[in-house]
Amino acid sequence: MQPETDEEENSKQHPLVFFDLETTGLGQDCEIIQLAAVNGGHSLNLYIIPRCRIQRGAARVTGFKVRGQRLYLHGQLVFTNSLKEVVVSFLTFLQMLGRPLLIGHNSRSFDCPLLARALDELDLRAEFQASVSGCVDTLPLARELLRDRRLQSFRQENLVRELLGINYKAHDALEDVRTLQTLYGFLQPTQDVVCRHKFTLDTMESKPAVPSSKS
DNA sequence: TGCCAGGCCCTCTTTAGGGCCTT
Repeated sequence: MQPETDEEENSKQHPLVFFDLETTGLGQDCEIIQLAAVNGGHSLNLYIIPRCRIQRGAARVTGFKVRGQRLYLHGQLVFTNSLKEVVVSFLTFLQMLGRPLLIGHNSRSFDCPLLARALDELDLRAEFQASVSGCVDTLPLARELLRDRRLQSFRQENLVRELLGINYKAHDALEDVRTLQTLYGFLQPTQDVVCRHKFTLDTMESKPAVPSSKS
């Protein structure tokens, strides 16, 4: 069987998986606390106890706290898995859908490098690459599609409010991916636009986690 | 108490600087 050309690959309508991470902060040493993904009515929502301290700003916006090796979300104890269990579950979710396109907001700069680091730590990057057809970042996509609307902000929360008229619980990964799916449906990018914004983790540098002296 | 990062994009630009966006 001949491998597909880029043109053949790009013309395909792949299933869409929307994903989001909540983390301990914004720096390169931050760790994943929550991973959520959605495809239509199917969803995945898993939590991890981070090894490093949750930065104050991250705790404030996400509502996560670690107390006595337990993770709390807005004061409620949540069930957690190991990083490996979460990443393997995510891979299984992607594989079940048959090489979907992975979509996230500002994912090129934030979520995907973090995901790449987790995959490298578990030696699963190659398996991930074979499980998706590519990644798309809805931040530059929205900027291109909504160029004429003169929006003040392209933050996901703002786009959802301005375009869908919905105020939602931002900074909960599952809520974020559900609203991103709806937002993407509203934007209705053409296949051409999607291809222009498509990228892979191939060239994405995986920055090693720096042991935190703060924890 | 306040700050802590980094990639992308735009412009008052391109050899830079600053704002946006993610937690």
